[in-house]
Amino acid sequence: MTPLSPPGNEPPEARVTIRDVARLAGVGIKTVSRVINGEPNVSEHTAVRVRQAITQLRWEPDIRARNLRRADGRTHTIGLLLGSVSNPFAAEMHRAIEDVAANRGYAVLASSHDDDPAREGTAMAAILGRRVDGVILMPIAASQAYLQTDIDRGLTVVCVDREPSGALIPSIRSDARVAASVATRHLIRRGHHRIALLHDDENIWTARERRYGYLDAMRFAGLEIDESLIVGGLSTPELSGAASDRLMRIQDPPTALVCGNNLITIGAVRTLQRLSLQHDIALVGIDDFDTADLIAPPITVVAQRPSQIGRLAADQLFAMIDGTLPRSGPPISVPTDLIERGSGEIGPGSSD
Amino acid sequence: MTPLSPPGNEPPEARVTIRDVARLAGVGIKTVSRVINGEPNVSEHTAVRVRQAITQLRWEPDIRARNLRRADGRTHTIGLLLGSVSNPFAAEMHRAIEDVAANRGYAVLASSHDDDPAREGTAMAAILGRRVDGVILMPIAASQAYLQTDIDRGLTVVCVDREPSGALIPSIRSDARVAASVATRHLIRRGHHRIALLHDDENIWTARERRYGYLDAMRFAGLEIDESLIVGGLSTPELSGAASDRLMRIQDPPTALVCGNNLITIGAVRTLQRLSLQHDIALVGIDDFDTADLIAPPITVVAQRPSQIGRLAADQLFAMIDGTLPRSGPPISVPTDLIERGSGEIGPGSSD
DNA sequence: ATGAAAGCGCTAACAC
DNA sequence: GTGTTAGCGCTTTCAT
Repeated sequence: MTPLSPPGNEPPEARVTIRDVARLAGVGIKTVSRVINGEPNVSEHTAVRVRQAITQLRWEPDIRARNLRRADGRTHTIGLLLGSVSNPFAAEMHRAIEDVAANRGYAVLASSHDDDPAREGTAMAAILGRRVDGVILMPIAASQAYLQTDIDRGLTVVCVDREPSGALIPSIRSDARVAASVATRHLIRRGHHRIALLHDDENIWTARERRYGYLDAMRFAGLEIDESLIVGGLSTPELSGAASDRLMRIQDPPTALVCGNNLITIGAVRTLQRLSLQHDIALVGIDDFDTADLIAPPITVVAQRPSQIGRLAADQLFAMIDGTLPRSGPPISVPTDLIERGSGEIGPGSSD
Repeated sequence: MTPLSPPGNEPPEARVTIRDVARLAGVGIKTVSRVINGEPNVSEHTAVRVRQAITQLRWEPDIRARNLRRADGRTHTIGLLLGSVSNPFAAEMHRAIEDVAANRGYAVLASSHDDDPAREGTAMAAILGRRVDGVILMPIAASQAYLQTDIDRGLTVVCVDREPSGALIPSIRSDARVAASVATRHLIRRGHHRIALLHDDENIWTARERRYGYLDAMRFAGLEIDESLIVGGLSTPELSGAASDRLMRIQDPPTALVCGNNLITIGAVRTLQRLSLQHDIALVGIDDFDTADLIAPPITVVAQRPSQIGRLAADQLFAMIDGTLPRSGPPISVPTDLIERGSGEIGPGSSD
């Protein structure tokens, strides 16, 4: 490899500590501590000298050391564990959470588990080892009981997008079952009978709920449920596209699709366009996306409110950390909104 | 507010420390330390007892305290400061960075500055106070000289997407000037003369570079440069859409658009569709997006490679932290790829 | 109004 | 092999 010490690579100067500041200002370290924490009992004269020393030495407090001894032990950092920080839905929540956190002087340790139950555990351990004051989790593991010990010891946890199980953790999410039911009913009302459901892996709470919602609507309408029209495990647009392709080639293909999330919608639309069926097969996506109105036909969706979910989750987390809200509680549902754009208003007869 | 102590809100048990483990295992604390760090000189017998005590007490090491005394002082955490964690381009980089970091046992403290120069400073202070081993920054402030002191004291910094100024910090980014030039040349080659450039705020490095690239291509082709066709400051799809609308209503409107980024492209396409001009006005976007192929007409783009940028930046950061690479160095360009999909291949005569 | 000493949970240095 | 002591940079306690 390239050797060390090119321009700008001088030996790092020793760390500046509160002790250096105290020495330069000619005071004791406790006085420095008082100044930086705004505690009383420091004469304005000494305070000024201390502040000068701080700027002169360019000293910045070490938050780790500070919290090690502090009474409340707060780290002013929260953990955030999502499916993936690059998923648009998750990223939107992330941003809302960050805004609330930043307003309170909190930083966010963000990571992804890729909907792999095992990685929820390892990623969580990495977060907890850094002693965060709270965690916002999009759960994927079959149970979150493993968190109970830490919760008993004072850890605060809130779940988002999905309900936890095995531990009394509050959650903020859409009512996924209702959302899927609304999407399905919308198609039924347009006269569709053969409606396919494309959804994600069944170990994801939302995928299970959406399946129930779909079944609710079909049963309520007295429609026959054809299990071959229900396809799960579609974790990428590619899988979703392939599944759509297969569905379109069966004996009696569906006339409408309900797509369980963003990525599934994109994969399905791509396939419909390739087969030139996009104006014949109705489609309702769950979860909105930026360009849904620009596609031909524009995509009808049941929109979720990711930033509202994120904001509420962060509010709840901090209220729990503050002790103004209990550390357990019932799930909170955030409304979803049906947005009719065209793809969901195609009738069943279009291709006949 | 709701009072405290509902179900599941028992008084937090005292923190478990290495001392509790030592006491239960009947050994000294140093022996526990040896076991958890895999150091030699511990009999297998005692090691087993210690491990039992650890699981029995559900003890987990406090990474803060650990790093406070450790020789290298590493926190095994890096900071990431982006325009916004919810921007698709940034989120993609974020994910790639997280992957590299997680592989090395590092966690990522992520935050957003919303392209506000002042917030780069405050967000950076929040990160540095938590004593990260390195920072990956998408710069927006006019100068990054403020980081020099921390760099001299051992902080490692890498910039992404944009070049820094005022400090010798390596950067990984696309060649924004070339990308814009490629986009513009592509349109010129199709016969366009009046080509508009829609871009972002000029205090963003990429926006400036893209302007240069556009001018390069126009000049090289000997085309007249009409300043009224160059619109900056378009930080949202709404602003971009409004600017596009205005451009389409001027005396001698452009026949083609170059869009400086994702959001600008979306806003412009939305306006073109509203004016029913999407098949008459050519458009090339810089930066690809998931649904670019699903829009009518499909959007031609000069695609960037955000995850490659992220991966390279993280690799570089860790090499610098390891000391195998100098802490300063020249910028690294990541290639861009022209993807012809339709919108960029429309000729200038379509609407005449 | 100020500072010395103890301690947060852990690792480093040096005993035994 | 094992334990004791000191110390990381800060806050707390308590004396002055």
